[in-house]
Amino acid sequence: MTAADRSDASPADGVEATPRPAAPGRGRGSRGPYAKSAERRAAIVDAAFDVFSSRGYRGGSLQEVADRVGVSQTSLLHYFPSKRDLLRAVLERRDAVSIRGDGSGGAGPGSAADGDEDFTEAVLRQARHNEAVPGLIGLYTALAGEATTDDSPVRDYVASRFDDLRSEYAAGFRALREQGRLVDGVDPDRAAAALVALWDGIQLQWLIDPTSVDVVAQLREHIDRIVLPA
Amino acid sequence: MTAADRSDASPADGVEATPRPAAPGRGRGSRGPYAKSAERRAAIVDAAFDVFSSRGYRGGSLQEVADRVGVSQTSLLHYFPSKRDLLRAVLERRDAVSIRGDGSGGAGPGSAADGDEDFTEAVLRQARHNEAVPGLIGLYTALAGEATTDDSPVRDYVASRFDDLRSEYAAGFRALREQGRLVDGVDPDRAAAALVALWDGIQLQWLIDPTSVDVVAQLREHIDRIVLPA
DNA sequence: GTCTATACGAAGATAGAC
DNA sequence: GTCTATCTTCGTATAGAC
Repeated sequence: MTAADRSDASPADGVEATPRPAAPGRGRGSRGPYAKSAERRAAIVDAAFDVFSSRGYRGGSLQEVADRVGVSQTSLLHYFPSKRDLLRAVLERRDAVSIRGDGSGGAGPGSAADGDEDFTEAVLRQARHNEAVPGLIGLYTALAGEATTDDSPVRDYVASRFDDLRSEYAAGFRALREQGRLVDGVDPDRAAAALVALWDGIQLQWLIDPTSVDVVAQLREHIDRIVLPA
Repeated sequence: MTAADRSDASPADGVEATPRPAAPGRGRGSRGPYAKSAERRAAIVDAAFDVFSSRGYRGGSLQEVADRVGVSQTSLLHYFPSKRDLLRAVLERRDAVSIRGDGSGGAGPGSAADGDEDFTEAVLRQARHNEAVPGLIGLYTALAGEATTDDSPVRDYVASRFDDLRSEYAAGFRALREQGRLVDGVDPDRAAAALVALWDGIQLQWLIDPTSVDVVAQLREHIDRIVLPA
């Protein structure tokens, strides 16, 4: 019975678990058990996001997630067979929106260069937006810290996220260089790594003590030193 | 039974567990029983440093520390009544040498400005030295990551360490400004926070993947953009 | 000072009743 | 699908013998 449940429970532990149009018995409401199941899955992922954000992956417990949702810990494991699966779902859910932030909108700075928004402005807009979602920043920061420890289950994720970010920003800087807007001697790849580093570092200080630093101002100052005005 | 399994762990890790009565007042340095106790304390702190560096504070266990020293976990608690006490000892031991690194030598960059070493060179020398002691960087990075989580026992420590670092570097930048060597428009306090952030961030990327970034080159490039040559 | 033995709790995960 | 009960492992910490 469990096996039968599993087979149709979650297609892939992806984001939307609502590929089921099926509405058993009931009419047009499409409020079947499947929809309810999807809702619960989403609620669990949301709660897990909060818990991992504030406690880290290691420090966050399934029990706390379960308590927030209002189910038992074992019920939670019915939807996500293991803690790692749950983290994966949280990460996929967030990354589906944007790489760096939760992205209030569309393209990141990398693709912005050939769009209609300035690279600098795209970065600053994202940074400004991030201040409104400290939970997300907390999640990434906590995971990054844990990733440095031996045998960390999040190491690979953090490593590839760094790769992605560096690539994205490097592309942005390269585009700027083609427009002749990159200060002489600035290497796009190194500039990208530096931007990621400064951003992470200043957000770390900000998380510890929000009054100690100004994330947006720091980023603007840094970028203004290597990017020429349009 | 489980405890018995633990006890057969080889004390091969540097320190002999053989409880021999030390010759009191004998030997080259008056090594008495007190000295032995002090030695063991030191060995424990060293082992704890390794464990916390590679596993983080939360992830590191007293058992693992005890195994490395070659004593039982309870014996370890005889020297340090709690895990926090042990961490405190590790931190004090390291901070006694230097704030940022393990300081191969004397003054940090802050006091270097009025010394005979260039601020920039002092920073780069420290960064260069840090590459040789990844454990230390790992410790600070892991603790910083944990500090962002709720109720973290290391939060206060990390917060004050950030304060200290920012103050130290701000002093260095102010001294440079008095020498007319600070680029116009650069605020010493903000520059200090940025330096700490970039440094931490780039070291984080380096810890995750040492081939991905060049810590020293990044720092040099950054500082060269805000500090004029002597 | 060092050990064995153990208390005490929390963690993730499993089995099986309903 | 959800629960209770349980397993197993691991964590810090304590008691008391030697």
